[in-house]
Parts: sequence; structure tokens; C-alpha cells
Amino acid sequence: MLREHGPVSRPRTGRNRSGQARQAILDAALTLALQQGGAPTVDDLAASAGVGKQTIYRWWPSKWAVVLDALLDVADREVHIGGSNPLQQDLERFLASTFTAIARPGGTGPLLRALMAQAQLDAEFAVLWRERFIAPRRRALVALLDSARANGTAPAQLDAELSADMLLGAMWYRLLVGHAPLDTTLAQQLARSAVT
Amino acid sequence: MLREHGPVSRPRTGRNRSGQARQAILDAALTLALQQGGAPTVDDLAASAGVGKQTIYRWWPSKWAVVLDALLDVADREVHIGGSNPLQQDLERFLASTFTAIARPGGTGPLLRALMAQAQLDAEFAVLWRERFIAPRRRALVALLDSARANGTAPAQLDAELSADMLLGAMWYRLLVGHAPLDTTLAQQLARSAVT
Amino acid sequence: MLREHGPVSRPRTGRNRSGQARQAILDAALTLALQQGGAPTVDDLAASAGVGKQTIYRWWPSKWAVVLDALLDVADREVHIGGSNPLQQDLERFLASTFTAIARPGGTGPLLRALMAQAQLDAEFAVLWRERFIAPRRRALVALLDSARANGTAPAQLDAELSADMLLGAMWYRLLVGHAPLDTTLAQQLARSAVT
Amino acid sequence: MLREHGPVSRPRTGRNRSGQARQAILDAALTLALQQGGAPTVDDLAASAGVGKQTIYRWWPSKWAVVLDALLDVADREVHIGGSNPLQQDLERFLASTFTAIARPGGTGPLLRALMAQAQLDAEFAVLWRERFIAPRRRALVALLDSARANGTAPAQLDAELSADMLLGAMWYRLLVGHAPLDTTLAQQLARSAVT
DNA sequence: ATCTAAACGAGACGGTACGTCAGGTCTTGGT
DNA sequence: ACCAAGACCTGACGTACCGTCTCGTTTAGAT
Repeated sequence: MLREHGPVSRPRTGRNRSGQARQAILDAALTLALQQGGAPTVDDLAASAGVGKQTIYRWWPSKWAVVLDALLDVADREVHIGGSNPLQQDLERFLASTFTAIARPGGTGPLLRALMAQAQLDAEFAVLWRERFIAPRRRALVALLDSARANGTAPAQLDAELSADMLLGAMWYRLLVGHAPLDTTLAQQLARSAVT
Repeated sequence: MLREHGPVSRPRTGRNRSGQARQAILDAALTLALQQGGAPTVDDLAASAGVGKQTIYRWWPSKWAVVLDALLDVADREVHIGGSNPLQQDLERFLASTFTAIARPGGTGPLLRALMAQAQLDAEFAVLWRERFIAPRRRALVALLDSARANGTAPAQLDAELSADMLLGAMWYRLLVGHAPLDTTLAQQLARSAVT
Repeated sequence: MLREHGPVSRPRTGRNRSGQARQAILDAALTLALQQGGAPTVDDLAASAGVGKQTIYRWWPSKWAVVLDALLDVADREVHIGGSNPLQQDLERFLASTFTAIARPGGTGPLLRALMAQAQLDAEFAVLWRERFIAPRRRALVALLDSARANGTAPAQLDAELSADMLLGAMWYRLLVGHAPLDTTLAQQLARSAVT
Repeated sequence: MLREHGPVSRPRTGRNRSGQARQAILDAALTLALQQGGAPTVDDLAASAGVGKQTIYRWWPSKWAVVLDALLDVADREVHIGGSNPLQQDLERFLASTFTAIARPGGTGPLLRALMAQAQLDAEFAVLWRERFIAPRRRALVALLDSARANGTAPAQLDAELSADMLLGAMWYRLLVGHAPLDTTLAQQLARSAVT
């Protein structure tokens, strides 16, 4: 949902937004997007949600924003953030759970690839993508690294920003290029490399 | 150009003109692609090259393959591979020259983003992209890292494959997300992190 | 206003119909319709009248019915029916005044064309159009012709129904096709042709 | 076919217009239009003709122009023009054959109504309609009336233009209003009225 | 003075059709 | 034989209106 109104300026009248339609759209978007590994056509999305196209365009600037919203509703369900254990352990768990959510059958991998691709082609969506998906996850990782340095389980000279880019970069690079899998082995290797 | 003809078996008349068309297509592709930061429409490309659309599809499977070819013609012109100096020095030069070619005004950054995006949406192009662009560059970096380990300027336990993914991953991650620039500072940081 | 209630069966409660809204709708309809030479969109009509769309659909079956009502409010203001003079004179006056109301700048011509057009596309509206606009005017003309035959100022063998169709037909044909103006010359010619 | 090129200015290259597609479009247009008594949707028309929508918009400014072209291909097949017999006889035959083509089951009546309606709503189409359909038919009738006056089977003072408007006007008025049928009785009455 | 019910402005909703854009294929006539 | 020009089919897009369906508010007769 993008058109959030601030504190009510004018007494709203008129029919309220249909939560039913909103949810049907998000559900259909997620289902179709996971099935196809990309955004469905707007017509398919509307038809599958039992909704008029205008209702989609009324609330989202593009179908990609819908898919992003749908994704955000389910993302992080399975991701382990941690923060109180030795860094290598927390990091490995974080990465492993992330990789699993992405790479398992029916996982979000194809969807993430399509969304990252769309962010390259559509500057307007790029903003949403960066601010609502990429940045929060990167911030969480940076925070994890910083707190580890503070409690001594990470080297003092560790640069959290740089490490985050290398860790997430390796993940995305593998996901986008596909030359090697995102598996637990990789999670271990990355976690170990971060603490040395 | 993908349908490379073997050594010319029979003297051909139209060949001269064809080579002319091929170059016009590549030139137009590069010019338009750099201008727009993405692939032009096929009609625009053909018109701008003074060529029929069919002539494009006769030699390339899609306009993206054209753009890739055009990119390969100019890529690496400015990239410093090295190999005989201490790793940190070679690596920093390699990364810095790469980043410059990408991030300078009129650089290939927007083009790389668009091609990486397209590789996510088009499985056929993904193969070309991986084999003709991504893999060679990754191989060069892995070779550099391996040789450095051999001559002792890199730690013995360095995992070249993993390091390559982290280094290139960081680069692509920044390029695709755009949260921070690809500059010489980053090159230094990455080079230093690789030798520790 | 179409939904006339019969004798009150049950004691009515609830807010009364707003005469203000009704008039605002008719005014807006007439203004916009004359401006644009056709029916405005329902949204425009409602907005321009400061009214909800439902208020329109509560009282009229379609926007066309609104425009028809608006037209009936102003039609015949300037039309001279006559009946006591020689047919040619009465007829000429009737036709001339009708033509003027239609063809003068800001006249109802464009509106009549649009309504006749809509009657072809919408069977439900066709009934309204025929019964509330077309038929009364045709009846008036037939009555005029019949009374003229009775008082001897028209030929005894004159077929009033046929003549009415020819006179009104010529008018509508010129209005709809636009190959020649609806002017006083035409009124004279038609009036003369009717009495021979 | 609307985009007639003048005398060839530049040697034409490129694929020629597909006569097959053109005919398929016209056939589908006629079939669907007669079935539905109006223009089909552009999607239906394209699908039914096995053609892309763009192919329709490439050659006709609107679907209505297509339907008009389709109608012109079949119009006049059954209309008897005459010209060498007494006016009343020629006229009656002309009108009767016209009425039959319009009013018989599966006739062009509904289509003519829809086209006349569209001409009221779409100024661009109105030009086509007037010039390619209405005017030629009116000219034929005027010529018939004029020649009859010349050979003495029509009154000397007959005004061919006015009579044409009254005859065709009566026809269109009945067709558009629908208060009475277009039958042979009407043809007789109109023919008789023209010669008195 | 309350209650009930209808009409009201507002505006979101499901739908239909529109006209446009781009991709990749096919066909013609000129060189 | 090759090629420019360009017509073709396909499929998706985003927009314009339509007529219906809520909202919460206002108004007026019945209790």
C-alpha cells in the first residue's frame, strides 16, 4: 500500500478502500509471481484477483510495486536475525536461512531476480525496491556486524558497510549469474571469511 | 556476431556490404545504448544503422545480443589485468580501472545494469551473457588470485572462487542497487580485504 | 424526472428529493451538452453539478435521459404552432421557428444529433426519445396538417402522416447529414411543397 | 482502403499490403456488423479476421471506417437505379429495392442506423460517411429526378434537390425513429407524391 | 425528543473497450 | 544472393467511462 494518507486533513467521505480487494490482489500477485518467477500481466493479475485493472492502478504505481508488497508480506518469515551469539554463528544462521528461503523449491529466488531486474529498467520502481526491500535487509546485516564488533566476536578493524556489501554482493552475484548454488556451504564460507 | 562463418569457402559478392551493415549496427547499438542506458528498440536500432530489421535478426538472436557484442568490442580497453606484482597492487589496479570504465560519465554502467537485468528475464540471453561476458571476467580474476597465492603475495588459505564472488559481488551489488559509488576508495578497501 | 410514485401506498419517511440537486443536474447537463454538442461523461456531469453519481442514477436511467429532460425544459420555447391560418403560412412559421431554434449559434442542433444518435445505439433510450420528444412533435405537425385539410387550406387528398414524415424527414436528414443548412428558405420550400 | 498513395513519388520497397488480410478484415467486419447490427469491438474484429489490431489501425482510421468499406462492397447490389421509364415507375422501383435491402431480415437497416449514429458522434467519420455513402446515393436520386424532368415525366417545377431531401429524409426518419416500416406501400406513396 | 428511513456528496469497485507500443517474422522489389 | 523497407501477428500496456456499491452525513415524517 503506497498512498498512505498522513493525519486526516479533510473529513474523508466516500466508500472506503476494500481490504478484500487489496488482499485478493496481493494473494494473486504472490501466487502468480512465485509460479511464473516474475510479475504476471496486469490483466492476469486483475482477473485472478477478481478485480478491475483500475483498482490495481489506483493504489499501486505498477504491477511490480504490487509484487513487491506481496513479497514483503511473506519475506523474513523464515530468516533468523540473531545478534546475541558469536558473530560467525549468527552470521551463518542468518545467511543459511536467507539462502534457504531463496533457493528451496518454490522459493523466492526467481522472484528476487525478476524484481532486481525490473529495478534496473524502471527508475521509479528502483526507489521502492531499494528503500523497502534492499535497504532494510542491508541495515539489519550492518547492525549485526556492528554489534558483533562491539561485543568482541568480530575483529576490531572490521568495516561493517564493506563487509555487508561483500556478503550480500556474493549472494546476489550468485543468484543473478547462477554459476553456483546458494547453499549452506556458501553460508559457512562467507561467515568464516567475515570473522578473519 | 554469433553465426560466425568459417574461413570463406567461396568468394562472395554481398559480403562487403554485409560487413558494413554489421559495423553500422554495432556502432548504432553502442551509441544508442550508452545514450539511453539500455537497449534501444529494434526499430530505432535498425533505422539509426540504416539497416533492415531482418539484417539484425539474420546475425543475432535478439537485440540484446547485439548490444552485448557492441559492449564486448569496447570492454577491457581500459582494464588493467596485471599478474606479476603483489596481489594487493594488481587487484587494486584491476578493480580501479574496472570501476572507472563503469562509473565515469558516459561509462558502461547503465549498459551493464540493463544487460544484467535482461539476463534475468530471458534465459536464452542469460547463457550468452554468462559465457561471453561474466565468466571470462570472473576467470581472469580467479586466475589472478590463484597466481598470487602461488607466488606468495596472497594468504595460502585464500579461496579464489569465494573471493572472486565476494569482490565481483560487491561491485555488482553497488552497481545494481546504487546505494554507494564505485570509486577508487572501494577498490582500495576491497583489495586490502582480499589479502588479509 | 421519471420515477413518479403513484398514490402513496405506505407512509413515506426519509429525506425528500432535493429539488436543488435535480435542477443543478439539469442545468449542468444542458450547459455541458450545448458546449460539447453531446452528452458529457457522467463523472463530469456529477462533478459539474456538485452531485454524486448515484443521485443521477437514482432518478434517471442514464445520462441520456438527463440530457433529454434538460432539452425538454427548453424546447418549444420558441416554436410557433399556429393552427388558425392558411396551412402554408402556419407551416412555414412552424418550420422556420423550429429551424431557428436548432440552427442558430448555441442552438440545440448538436444536441439533437447526439440524442438521435444515442437512440440508435441504446434501445431503452430509444423509447424515451420517441415517446417524449419525437412523437409529440410529429403529432403536433400531423394535427396541423389534418386541421388544415378540414378547413380547406390543404388539398383534400393530402396524407398527413406521409407529409409529416417527409417534412420532418427532410429536416432531420439535413441536420444529420449536414449537406445543407436548415434555414428559412428551406422552410418556405417545404411549406409550399406541402400545399400542392 | 483509405491511404491511397498518389502517383508514385519514390520507388516503393517493402512488403506489399496483404490483400488477404484486407479482405479478411472486410469480410469479418460485414459478418459481425450484420449479426450485431453495429460495429464489433476492434479486438473481436481482429480476432475474427485472424489479424493483428495494428493491421486494422494501419489502414483505417477507426473500426467504423472498416465497417463502411465493408458495407460499400455490398451496397447497391440489389438497388435498381433505372432512368429510362416514367419517373413514378423508376422511383418506386428505386425506393422499393432500397427499402427491401434495408428492411428485410438480415438486411442493412441496423447497420445503417449505427453508422448514421456514429457519424453524429465522430466528426472524422462523418466526413467519410457523407462523402462515400450518403452523397453518392443522393446524387443518383437527384440525377434520376432531373432526367425525369428533362424527359417530361416529372412536373417542370419539380425541385430535384428538395425532393431528394424529402424522399431520403422520409426514409431515414422512419428508419431512425422506427414508428412505421419501410415497405412497398411507402415506396408507392413517396413515388406518387413526387410526381404531383 | 427520539427514531427510522431515504436522499445526499464522495469515491472505490468490477468491467469493457480503446488505441498504442514493441518484439520478432515474412515478403517484395531493387541492386 | 543480399538487403532496405515495411507489412504482418502477437501480446501487453495504461486510460477512459460506465453503472453499481458502500461510506458517513443530513433531513424529514412518524412515534
